[in-house]
Amino acid sequence: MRICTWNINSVRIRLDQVMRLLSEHQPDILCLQEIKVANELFPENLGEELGYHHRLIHGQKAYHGVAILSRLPFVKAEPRYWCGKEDSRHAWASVKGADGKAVELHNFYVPAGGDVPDPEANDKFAHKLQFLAEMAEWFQERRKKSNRFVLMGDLNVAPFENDVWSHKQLLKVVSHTPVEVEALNKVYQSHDWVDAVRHFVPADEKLFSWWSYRARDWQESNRGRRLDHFWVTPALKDKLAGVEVLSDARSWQKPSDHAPVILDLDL
DNA sequence: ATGGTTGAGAATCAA
Repeated sequence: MRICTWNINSVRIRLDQVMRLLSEHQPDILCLQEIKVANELFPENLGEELGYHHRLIHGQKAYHGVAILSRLPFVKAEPRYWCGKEDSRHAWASVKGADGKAVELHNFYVPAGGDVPDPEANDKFAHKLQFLAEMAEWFQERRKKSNRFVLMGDLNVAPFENDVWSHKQLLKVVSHTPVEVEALNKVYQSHDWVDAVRHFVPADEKLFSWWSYRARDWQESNRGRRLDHFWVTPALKDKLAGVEVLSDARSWQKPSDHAPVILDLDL
């Protein structure tokens, strides 16, 4: 089973990129974040001719929005809201593996959190911390239902030193502050998650999935961060078959600022 | 410390 997560930063202006990704990499399931479109305006036939007949669109006008496109039928699928807001930041679907057992795929777009890393001074940062706290709580309950989960998406936190271009220079920059990393760790502990990407890429190796639009040359400056993640529950750990950050996509025409990430499972 | 760019959708807001 091949799964891909990608913060597309508007699906409508990047239809070609989505098609290119689907045809070149053939994921069974594509989870998108920041589609920035209301459900009724989501491109109707996106991926249909390539076999992606199953979809869950959880859109929103102008902001946020997540979607799941799949070649595999859904056993169940559900959009969810968090923190009492009507932000579309989470959708999940379960699909059957080759072993006939279901896997629950959770697609998240965690709030970015604004510029000031202080929940007292910045409501967006407070919301981010609350969102992560709710995620941890929710998965504590959810784990009672199944032990085969994949959690993926733009979690907007780069937890490890080598998940950012400069640990020292980013300690006070939203996405890499200790308080966010701590909040993310609480989620990580909520279902004994395994970081599927770091399972394959050693902790001392720098790895990024996002590069700002503001650099003159993103590759040359390479001031990236690893904001996009794949986690799996322990029952899937021995099914992990490989990961890849498709950083080439950051150089495509009119790129998203995030690269797609691919996970292969022996399922 | 600052400014740099992109997208939605119509003036900013968010990232």
